[in-house]
Amino acid sequence: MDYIQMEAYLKAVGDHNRMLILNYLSKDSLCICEFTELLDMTQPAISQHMRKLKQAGLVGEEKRGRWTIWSLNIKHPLYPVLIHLLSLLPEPERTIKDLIEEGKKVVCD
Amino acid sequence: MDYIQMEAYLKAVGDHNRMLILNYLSKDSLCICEFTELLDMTQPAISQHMRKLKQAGLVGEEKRGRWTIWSLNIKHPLYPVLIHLLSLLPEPERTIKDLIEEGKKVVCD
DNA sequence: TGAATCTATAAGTGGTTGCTTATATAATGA
DNA sequence: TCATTATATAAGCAACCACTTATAGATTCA
Repeated sequence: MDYIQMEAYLKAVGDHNRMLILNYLSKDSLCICEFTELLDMTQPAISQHMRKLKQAGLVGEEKRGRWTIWSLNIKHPLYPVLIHLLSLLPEPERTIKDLIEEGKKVVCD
Repeated sequence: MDYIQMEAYLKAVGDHNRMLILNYLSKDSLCICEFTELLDMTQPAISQHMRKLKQAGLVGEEKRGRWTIWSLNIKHPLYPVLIHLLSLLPEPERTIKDLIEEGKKVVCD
């Protein structure tokens, strides 16, 4: 890994909203519409964050019906570092559990 | 550590020139004029990078005569993470050893 | 088929970043 | 004292960033 690649990685992780997204993804795979419920952000903003995370190889996507399910790339060479960094951060206010209790968790197929 | 603090940290580290600086500092404390020899960068650019690293708590300074000696803050909570990240990066082309051999290493007092 | 839903992308915008040149401050030493 | 050296800071600038609104593409289902 060279300096430019490391820079790209750290810039992808180094945004508080993307860290929140990664924190959620470390617990479950999620689609954009679920993030709109979790993250007080517009749908395009979330899509753009996902694109940036994907370009850095941190996440992957899988089309499932009309949803795009996003998940952490556990094969990324810095995946262990990411998990460690996320472990230092507090739990997000709004949890995936909240989502389930409100019946807003997407169940595709 | 909250999300904003982590973001500030990752933004401070997430620049290829600052990573180079940190890599050098992980081996030795250095002053600005030594970095101008090591880093194909102007003196103000280096000073500005040091300021940014200092604001994030990654480095500390010590005045010694007309020099300001900069060193890694080994007490930073993410110091072990930093060392690990740096260990993944290649050796800089120009080494501190080169500096010594060229008689450009500063010896203050 | 056509409305509703989910997502991606485009264009525009204000703020930030990393650099430059110019200059100020401070310490050293002839 | 005065030139030299080391450093910090200021102002200016092009590039980039994270967001917004608007819109288009794709899928589902009545």
